[in-house]
Amino acid sequence: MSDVPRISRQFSQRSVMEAIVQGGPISRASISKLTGLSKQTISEIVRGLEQEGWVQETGRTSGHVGRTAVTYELVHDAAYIIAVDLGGTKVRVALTDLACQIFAEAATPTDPRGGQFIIDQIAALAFQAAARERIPRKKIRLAVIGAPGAPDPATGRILLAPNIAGFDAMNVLDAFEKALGVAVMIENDVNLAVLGENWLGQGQGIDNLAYIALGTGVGSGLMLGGHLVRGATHAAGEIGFMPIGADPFAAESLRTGAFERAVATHAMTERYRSLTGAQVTVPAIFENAAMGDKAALAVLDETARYLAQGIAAIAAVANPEKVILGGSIGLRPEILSRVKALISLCFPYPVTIEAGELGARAALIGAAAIGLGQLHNTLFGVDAPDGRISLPTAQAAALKEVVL
Amino acid sequence: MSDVPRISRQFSQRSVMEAIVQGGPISRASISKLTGLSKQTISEIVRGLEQEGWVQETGRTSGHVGRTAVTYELVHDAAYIIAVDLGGTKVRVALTDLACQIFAEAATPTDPRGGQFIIDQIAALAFQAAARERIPRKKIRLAVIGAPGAPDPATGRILLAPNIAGFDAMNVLDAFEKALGVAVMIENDVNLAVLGENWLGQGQGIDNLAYIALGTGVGSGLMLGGHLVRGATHAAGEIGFMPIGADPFAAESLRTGAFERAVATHAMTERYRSLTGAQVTVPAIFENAAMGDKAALAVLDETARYLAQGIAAIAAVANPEKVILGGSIGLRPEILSRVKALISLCFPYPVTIEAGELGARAALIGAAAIGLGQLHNTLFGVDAPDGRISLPTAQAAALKEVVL
DNA sequence: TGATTAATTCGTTCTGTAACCGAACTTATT
DNA sequence: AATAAGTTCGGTTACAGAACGAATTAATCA
Repeated sequence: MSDVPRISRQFSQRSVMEAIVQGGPISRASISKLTGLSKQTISEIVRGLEQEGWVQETGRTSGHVGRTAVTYELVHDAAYIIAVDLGGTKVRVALTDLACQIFAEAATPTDPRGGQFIIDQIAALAFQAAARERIPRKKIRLAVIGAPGAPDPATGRILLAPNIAGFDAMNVLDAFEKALGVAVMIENDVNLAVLGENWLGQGQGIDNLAYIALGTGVGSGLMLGGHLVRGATHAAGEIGFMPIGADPFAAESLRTGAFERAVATHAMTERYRSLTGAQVTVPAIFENAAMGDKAALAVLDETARYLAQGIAAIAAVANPEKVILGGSIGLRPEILSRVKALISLCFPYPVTIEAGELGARAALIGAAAIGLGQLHNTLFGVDAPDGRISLPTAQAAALKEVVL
Repeated sequence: MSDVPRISRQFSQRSVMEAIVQGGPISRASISKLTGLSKQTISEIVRGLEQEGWVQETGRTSGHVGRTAVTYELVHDAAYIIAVDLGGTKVRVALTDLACQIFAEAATPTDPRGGQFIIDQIAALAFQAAARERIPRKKIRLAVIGAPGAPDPATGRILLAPNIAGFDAMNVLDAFEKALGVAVMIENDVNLAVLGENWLGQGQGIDNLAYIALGTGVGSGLMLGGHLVRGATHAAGEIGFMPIGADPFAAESLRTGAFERAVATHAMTERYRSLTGAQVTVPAIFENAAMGDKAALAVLDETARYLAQGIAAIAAVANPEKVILGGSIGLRPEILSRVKALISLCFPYPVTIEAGELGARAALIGAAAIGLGQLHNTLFGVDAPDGRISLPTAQAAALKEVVL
């Protein structure tokens, strides 16, 4: 309400930047046509952006009638962000430049000592990567951390994250900002996965999207109407507690949710044990199933049956256009095919179900996406919390190759 | 992207209007303090608004040091909107002025012939009411229709609305616009109910809110992060199809959802019949329960048990701060108390559950809310689809009395 | 007690500036 | 000759900010 000085330029500057980011090398005349702003204004804004070092001349057009045009492009290395996917067993760290190119991805086991050790580990990884790529620290503007649990931006704590030792008691946000020396955003890892798939994966152009990560536990990230859904206490997507599959009124369901006890790793191994007496890992169950083991096949069928019900519940509540499966179990084609067949038997409206395209890196890419969006917002645009930039997909293709 | 001419004034004008709407009679100096805009600018904007007939002088301040100030107020009758709640059995029509005062509420049985007859009926009701209140047609700017089903803004059709005859085949939006002669918005009735409770009822100031309407059928409206959730095909909240309570893989569940078959009217009467052999109505079951009838009490217990599970599912997916119960069954205190007791047994995080405060009029009030927001947006502000105005609550209190 | 002065707030006028637009014009190219 | 790119110039709009007059109450003083 208060303090609204001269916002107009910010708006225009932002759309000019968006045109340049997406249009690759582009002339000022083209920007003018794209944005609807006058040529004169575009020249002014581009001059400003060039002086501040965000864009640069890259060449001239040729081969058409009329005067040649000078083309402008992003200065790719004008700023960098750190993207982190912090899991219970693995940490992934990547650096992204302004043009959405990912450098220097690194993945190592999470420091088992937890707490501050993890934070130092991540900072070390990030700075090593920066040094290797000769990226000066000053150019790193932001870090986005994906982690399990419900990060509370008010207190900087992460709630409901039993997987990571020592995080429940500390102000994780502050600790990261101190260790990294830049602004830090913390977000639930599955939420980032939806963003990642929405940007570069299965969910491109889809505004109503659900991502279900199924592995040791279950979690879901929801994008509705183009916005990430976080819920009142940032616990949206904790679908492990859906009353599906096991008795929700059993005392145990208050600790480990009914749905989680029906579909996650432990459920599958237990189910196999009760059928055969043998205690084997989940990958082994998939292997056995591939060799025709009836018990293993039954386990897959039953797991898929509950998963389909879970998807039906999500679809009934939120009506996503597509549901993307991820996580070590959710990514298996054996599960996907079964769930696809079952969903139409228990839910009347069409829901597309696909496996994630980005695999285990979905959250990391999502972190990059949200970070780039945030960076563009703070640097060039209105500081609206939900102002979305459309990141370029062209360079993104290159990115995929770089990273894989 | 294109066509962004002179948007600044719109922004300022909008916040000035917001200050006047909420601040009641207010001086230009106060508006300046509230908005942060200079006194000079406020004078200019207010002068413009006055010339266009949206605000007017109402008096002067007195009793304090310093010069007296001229106060300005909304011209209440500068514009009106029609709010309609179209149900399977009843139609409610109301007229609202710019100051959010509701006039001339009328409720009559829905024309059983369906289709165009209903539309004509609503138009007649609206125009009668306008005539009675001497409201000139020209001042009616917008109509908001709440109806069961999933209105598709692209085609103007309403899908999934079996309750209302003849609506599946026609372009309802066009028909309404023709009959009423104003712009029309169609929205799901339960979605409007959340908005209503969010504006004036149980959900005031709560950005993450779920509304469950339980009666002949079940439906849910979801507000997450301050935005209404509609889903990909505007079918979000069709929670009747959650795989809870009955076998979701039964063929019947594809027609009438498992959850609906577990909690709605028919489920309760069937349950009572299977226990006693007697076929009675739902109100009778509540009466019998009040008199100690064990079968009736068992029916209530079981219904509440399933309802609690449904709420747990919604809470697990969307994490609302509060869940509001509505509909003929959901509003009963016998159900509320049972569900409140049961929810903490099957869901680990706190969820507040309350009965709706606006009763059967929630959707109508929601229609007024969304219409007023839209009107303020188109008249005074940026035409952003999600630009929310904060409607005044002060006058709203008066409204409640007017309507009841 | 009344008159005078001080303090305070309201609202306007005037000047200045940033951010645009549009037309006219120059320059470069096919 | 036609066309497209880019600049220059003039003009408008939406603001800010300072200065100032107007209106009112509070305090002071004769």
